Amino acid sequence: MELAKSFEPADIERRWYPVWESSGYFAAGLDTTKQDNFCILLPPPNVTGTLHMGHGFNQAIMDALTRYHRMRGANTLWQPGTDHAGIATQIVVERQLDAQGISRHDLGREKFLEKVWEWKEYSGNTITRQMRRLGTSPDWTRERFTMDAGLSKIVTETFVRLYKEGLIYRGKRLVNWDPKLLTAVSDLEVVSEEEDGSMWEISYPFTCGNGSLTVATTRPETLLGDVAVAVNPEDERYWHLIGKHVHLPLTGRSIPVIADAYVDKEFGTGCVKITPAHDFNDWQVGHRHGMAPLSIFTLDARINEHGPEKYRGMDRYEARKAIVADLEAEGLLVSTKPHKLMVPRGDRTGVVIEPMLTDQWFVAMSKPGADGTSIAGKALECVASGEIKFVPENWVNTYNQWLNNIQDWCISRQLWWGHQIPAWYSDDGRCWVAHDEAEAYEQARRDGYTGGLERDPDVLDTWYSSALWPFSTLDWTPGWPAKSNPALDLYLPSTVLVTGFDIIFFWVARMVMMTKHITGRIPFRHVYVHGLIRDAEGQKMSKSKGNVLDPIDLIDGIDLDALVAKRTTGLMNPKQAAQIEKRTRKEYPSGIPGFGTDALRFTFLSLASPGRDIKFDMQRCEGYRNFCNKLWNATRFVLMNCEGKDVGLDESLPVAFSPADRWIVSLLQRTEAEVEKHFADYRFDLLAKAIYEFVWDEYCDWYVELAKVQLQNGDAAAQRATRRNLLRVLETVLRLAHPLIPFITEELWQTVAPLAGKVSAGGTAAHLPTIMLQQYPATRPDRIDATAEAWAATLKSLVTACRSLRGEMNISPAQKVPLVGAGDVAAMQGFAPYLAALAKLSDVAAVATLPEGDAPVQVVGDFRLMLKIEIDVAAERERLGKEIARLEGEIAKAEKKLATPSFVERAPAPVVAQERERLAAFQATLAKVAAQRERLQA
RNA sequence: GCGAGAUUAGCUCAGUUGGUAGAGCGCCUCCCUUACAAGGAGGAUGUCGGCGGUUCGAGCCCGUCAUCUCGCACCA
Repeated sequence: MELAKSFEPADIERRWYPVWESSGYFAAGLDTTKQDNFCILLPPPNVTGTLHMGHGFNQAIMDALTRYHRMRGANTLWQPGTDHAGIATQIVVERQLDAQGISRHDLGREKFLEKVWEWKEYSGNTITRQMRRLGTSPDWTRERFTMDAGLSKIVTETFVRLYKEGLIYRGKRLVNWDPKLLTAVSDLEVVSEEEDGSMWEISYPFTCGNGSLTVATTRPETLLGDVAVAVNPEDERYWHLIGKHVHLPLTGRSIPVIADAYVDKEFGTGCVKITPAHDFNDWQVGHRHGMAPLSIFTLDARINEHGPEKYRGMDRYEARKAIVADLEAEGLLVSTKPHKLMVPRGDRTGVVIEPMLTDQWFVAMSKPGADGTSIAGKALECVASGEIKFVPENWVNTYNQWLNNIQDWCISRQLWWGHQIPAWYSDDGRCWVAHDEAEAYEQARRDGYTGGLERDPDVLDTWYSSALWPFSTLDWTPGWPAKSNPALDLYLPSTVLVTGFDIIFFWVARMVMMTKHITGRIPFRHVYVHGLIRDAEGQKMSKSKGNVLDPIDLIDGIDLDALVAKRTTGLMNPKQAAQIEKRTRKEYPSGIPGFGTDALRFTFLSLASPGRDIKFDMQRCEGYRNFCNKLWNATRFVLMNCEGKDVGLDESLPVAFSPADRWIVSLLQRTEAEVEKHFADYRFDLLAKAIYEFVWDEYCDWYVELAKVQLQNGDAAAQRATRRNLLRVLETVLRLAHPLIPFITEELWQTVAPLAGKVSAGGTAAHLPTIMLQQYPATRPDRIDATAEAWAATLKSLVTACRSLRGEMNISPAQKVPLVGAGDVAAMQGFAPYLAALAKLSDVAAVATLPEGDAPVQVVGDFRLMLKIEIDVAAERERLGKEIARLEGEIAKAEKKLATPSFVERAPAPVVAQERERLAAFQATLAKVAAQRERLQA
């Protein structure tokens, strides 16, 4: 088979993926006799999602790990699945309905959910389709969805269990409320950012008619819900006022002045208005003083019936304006000053979050369970004990800090899309939590209630089901471990979680808490935390910035107009389109070329240095596409020289391996060892670099060139050995690189492996041979050959020296020149043919001593090389002069070091000895170079 | 305020037991040599953020300052 002249990835990728998938190569290993089990959970992407650079990065890593361990013979499972993503998905569908002028309430819950399921079916597989383009190898037959029947059952089961244990409870609490979505959200779903606002100082007159207090606020509308004014108990200025009452402006109510240590004497006036229903701190203060909170907002953040009639129905910001105006009119507004404040917004809607007093379900995080340890405490312990290890380690701090300050987790959401809470209520407000309605009735009857039950309409936070992912996807059942299955036994805990730091709290910590509490096992052993992919300027990629790159576009390429269209459609703010278009046209004047999946994956892995965000540089991707091309063409060379020829498969024929052959094999062993270490340490950057350098800098740049000489000059045994070695090293490299660049390696391996005598023994499986299931290369220390390595090092120095001479003498690369090599004649004769070929020499004469003459000379160890060409004596003297100066510099440095008594006395002996050797070598070289210059001066 | 990370060639970044500063891209010169011009050969480029300390020796360890980034918590 003839390979194309250059690497064309598109066709290869299209061809191989379906073969792999349909042949069952991705299937989970379920051999219970094996000790070595490797499992990764795919962080389940949202069903509405499309693949972005973060996914690509994350998945390139997971796939490399999975393929590596699969090839190493471990039981391997990469567990895929998707997440229903409650809020996100509901928003998408609601927005679609919105466009048709329909609200979800028009449809009703049941019909609306039908629509969401329809949408899920339609778009749900988008991202898994795109994952296939990345060449990922999860066991698709085990794909799960968080709202599958099985997973939903586990959601209910765990909820009931935690409720019984008293670790899930319902209560009226102040929660973060999104007034647009009309649902509670968790602390993590609120992002606070500094914004410009104002600070208003307002005067509250004393009821006695004498004077007033001044309070400051950034939210004047909340004064309608004030129940007190607080001062610090140690603030002498206000001692006499504690217990007095003030008129609450605009309301006709009066409220007391109370003392509470929460108040900072130094800040503002030292007087704080207390609004327990609308501020988390004030809630605490009100609670301490036994004051009932007064809620003044409706759920959509308008003034409710507790506010004065005038303001009722006004939106919170309208009300603010009106109230400020009225205060001013009444002369109670002391001042208005610009003020920067942190504004909490919902991460999905961008709307300002309102603390709201509502009935919600919570998971008690720090309350001790039956075993005396809280859920959060267990999660801390798993990491503290070393059972779970973070890579890089410093993320432990982040994890601990969060768990140590954790609040109870509000898990109820006032949405329709999600797992409905398994709680049923009686008419009189009693509540039963059960696996199903029948069980709830049973319980209610037992408690003497005879009426009807109504199920809690709320659903669970989408992260609740995500937290169960490590065992729910493995079909855990309540009867476990008595009732089990091989996958669960083998793969809980999984080996490593690969994730970005942005979901350590959302997901990682919660998986640890829930999995440990419910199953008693940890969910995973390692957490590999990687950085975020940013654009070339280090900006976060976002639709609104118009700097988003689609991994698929880097694979397939995209023309400029299509790219512009992609970036400018569906913008939240269409005004940005022009700006984005301009920027895009400037940045990618000719669109994006397609680099292919392998190049993209190699790029991601090369950029995966620990603890760093990644500025994605497309030129880097281009460089790795070139690398793929290099590998492709090296294979082409090998095939051209081996196909149809004696490649040494017949073991009875003699083979004569050269030092060059032994050297590359030796180096291969070192590379294999390095790769193994880097996989173990999750150093994908160094791993990719090791493979890149072996393939390009050693195999291609040197070994292939040396092999050409052997194929040209060697006898039959040498040629046979060379071909065999070319093939076997290449075949090994393909396996070595396969986890990183699966497509090209599979394609090439198909042709190389049979020639290398490595076709998998037919009949072991019903399927075709595939590189995917070959054994991963393991280092063989007995093949490390120091002699061959030293030989190669000398040869390289000699070649480089000749090339330098040529370069400095401005000899055209096309021109062949004769060389005289002086030193060990036998050794030089051995090097000669290689030297001639690699340094473009017409002739290499090996002699004991250099002849006299005005020719440029290079000194390499004990060898001296002279190019026999006409030279400009002055220029050559100058060149030698520069070399002498460099050597003298090195000698001076080394001598100074060795003349320092403290160094000689206190540095370790080998270091001192090494320094002496360096000095001697420099001096020897200097002597020879200086002698050469002398000669020229004569 | 608490915490983490970053600062090395023009750009993006490696440099993990302290012992002669590296790669890719870009740049300069030459070459279409029968694997590869997506290539080959050669070349230029660094007070390793500043200052101080430990050490025979510091890009690496310690202290401090500066700048930048990101978490967490926030005062009405």
